[in-house]
Amino acid sequence: MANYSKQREAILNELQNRCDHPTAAQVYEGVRRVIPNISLGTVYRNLASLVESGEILSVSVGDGYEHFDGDKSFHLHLHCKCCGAIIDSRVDDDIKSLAHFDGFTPETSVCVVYGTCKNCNKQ
Amino acid sequence: MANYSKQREAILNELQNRCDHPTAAQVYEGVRRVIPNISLGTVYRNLASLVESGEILSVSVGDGYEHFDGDKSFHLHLHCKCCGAIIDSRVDDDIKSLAHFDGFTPETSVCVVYGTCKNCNKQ
DNA sequence: TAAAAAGTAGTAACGATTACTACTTTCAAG
DNA sequence: CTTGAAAGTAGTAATCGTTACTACTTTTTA
Repeated sequence: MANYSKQREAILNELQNRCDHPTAAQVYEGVRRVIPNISLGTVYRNLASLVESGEILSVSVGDGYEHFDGDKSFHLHLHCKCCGAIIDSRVDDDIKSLAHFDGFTPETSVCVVYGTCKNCNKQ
Repeated sequence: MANYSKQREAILNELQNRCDHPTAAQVYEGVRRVIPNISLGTVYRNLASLVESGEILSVSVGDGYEHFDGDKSFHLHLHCKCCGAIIDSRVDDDIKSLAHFDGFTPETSVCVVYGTCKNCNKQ
């Protein structure tokens, strides 16, 4: 099986067993409890590879860190400008009204859809 | 008037007069045609301040750069994994079907709503 | 008009991420 | 089982977008 290593397995496992949105450094800390001498570079490389293969998602909220999400289902991320929390929110129909979920007060929102554009699809 | 400077004015103007999603370096290049000796640090500082005050939006697509958007209305950003383009798309009702806009093939999507969470609202 | 407050230019420093190298693990064929 | 090429890793050095800092200039207030 291509891409296999116990490090990659542990990284994917770590990400799927937690329901927050850790940074690479936080994934590193978590995986170190299973593989104490794992390298931070290995974590970065495998996270990028897992994003590339679509097994996990990367989330940027503009706090200077890349965050990672093991939950690939479509949902919003409510980002608190005050404490920096990233809160999951399900989407049913009206995206804007649902952003009020659980006392959250929305101010602005940015939605990014990843895929391939018209021109690139032609090639 | 607090926060005023001709540099800040020119940066906001540059961002509102273009309909793409430039990085700080690209804004810097554009503003340099008006204020040739403006400093890159000034561009970064004012962009951060304009985001803070809600006059512009920052957009992260995970390409290693922060992008900025003068259009604050709610819309999607279609990010092509192939050429890196960031394409605007209006939202009418069903967010997922609209992502197919103009030949774009969606794969994954991340939506970030910026605001204040329940706990922070109490304080 | 004068002094405090706020902003800037230019440059140095920071730090999250990436690249690199010698070494180890995986895996398919004999 | 070997075995050897392909792929992955640990550890460290380097990269580069962004931020911090300092002396100077502009703006604002009295």
